[in-house]
Amino acid sequence: MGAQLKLYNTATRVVTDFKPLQPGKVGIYLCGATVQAPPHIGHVRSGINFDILRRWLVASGYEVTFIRNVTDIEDKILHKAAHENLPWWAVAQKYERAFTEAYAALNVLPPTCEPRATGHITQMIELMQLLIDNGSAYAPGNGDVYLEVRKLNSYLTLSNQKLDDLQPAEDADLTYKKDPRDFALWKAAKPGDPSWPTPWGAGRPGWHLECSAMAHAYLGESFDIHGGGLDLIFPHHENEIAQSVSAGWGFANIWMHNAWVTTSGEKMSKSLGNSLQVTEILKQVRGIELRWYLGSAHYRSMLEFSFEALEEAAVNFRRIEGFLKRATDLLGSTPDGIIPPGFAEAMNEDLAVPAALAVIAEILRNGNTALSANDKAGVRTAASQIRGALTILGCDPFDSNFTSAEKSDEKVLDGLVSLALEQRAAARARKDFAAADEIRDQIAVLGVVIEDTAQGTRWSIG
RNA sequence: GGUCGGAUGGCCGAGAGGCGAGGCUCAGGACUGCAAAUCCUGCUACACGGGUUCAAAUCCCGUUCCGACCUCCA
Repeated sequence: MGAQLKLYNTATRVVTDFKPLQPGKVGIYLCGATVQAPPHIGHVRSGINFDILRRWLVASGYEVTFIRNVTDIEDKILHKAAHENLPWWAVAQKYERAFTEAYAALNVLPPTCEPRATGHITQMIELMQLLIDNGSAYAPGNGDVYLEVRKLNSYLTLSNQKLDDLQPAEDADLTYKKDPRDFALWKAAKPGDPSWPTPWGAGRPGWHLECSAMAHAYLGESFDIHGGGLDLIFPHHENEIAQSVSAGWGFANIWMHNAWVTTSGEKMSKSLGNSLQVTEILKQVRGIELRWYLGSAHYRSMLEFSFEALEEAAVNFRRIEGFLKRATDLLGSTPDGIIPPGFAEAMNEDLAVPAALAVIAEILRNGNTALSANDKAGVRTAASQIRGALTILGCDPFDSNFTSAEKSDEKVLDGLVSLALEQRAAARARKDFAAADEIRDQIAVLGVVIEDTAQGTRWSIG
């Protein structure tokens, strides 16, 4: 690829050259879902942003190990279980499945491994033992285990805060904690709660421990990239760093955080209701169109959601898709994907997708011009470049993830529409335009749109 | 109170000292039996007030407004 990939590192607040720890290999840990509700478009934006990063790294020749965890034990899941009158594990599984389906609908590649917190209690206990043995953590005897933040050599380096500036938690209970800011690695079991036995008593994991334990299990003591949403910087990622560094691990080299999907300028909250759930949006646009929309803003920019912008993005995407389909008709085969140089340049600049989209727009214009001129070589080049670019963005219309469902009925439909088009062609040939337009109008009512082109009449549903 | 972002044309959305990003909408034109699609042309914007500079949307100082995080969060 030639050019050097640069990435923004939250830890240093600057864009720097990406240098993998091992040549040719990249390890990524992405904080995935806490499975306590169906995914909304903000959740999947994170998945899409990091999926684009992953695809770009792979296209750039790296061997990528991509870990995205599932947090399947946590306070909210227990609350939800009580509320829905289901076992906690049924709640976790139900929403994990909802996330999996949403990711699939949006063509987010499955991770190399998708570890669950509850499957890594052993690793968590080992980590706690290590931290207690080296004096970083303490078990006050009630079943809890805490990390002692005052003993850390450095803390809050990602969020750049001072320990003394933190507002102490209102419910800080100093019965067991040495300092109100000490955070729980492990929570003692309450009656009726799920629990796992440990040397310090039965209980369940604190929020942060699982990511340190699982990142270590799959990526080792040091790895390249750790990602997640902006809101995870503090406390989640700070505490992951605290745990992992206290264990003597190097942990993540680069920290990347995606910005919000906002509504009315504000972060989407989980109390917002169902309207922005992925399944709801997918009733209005196709998965590939929603992905195009969510992926089109720079990952560090807020994306202000509106149905108008979503629709605009969908129309914009259909224009590109239309070109690829017309190009395929002309060429007689689907074009192979190649990466356009300008696109690569943009992606190497901290995944500058908007700049990359400008490159696609220019190629599209050239491609359409070539199409009008019946310039097959020009069409092939443009179509290949656009397909290559779309593949990186996860929006290749020829991707079987998007096309497989539609294939079966197509032959029958094509035959029927062709019959109507033959009638219309005959009417046009004898200059009976009233009859020809009548046919066009009638099938338009059924949702079939006709375009007369130099290569003949095309039809599409839309 | 502490920390961190943001404000760009009718709309969406990049850029981060000097060559009009791009898309959508709109207006005009080409092509077309008409339509659609496509292409061409047009629409010179950076919250406010100072400053630095030959040159500021971009850097500095101040102001206003919006938002995020401070132990539930993508």
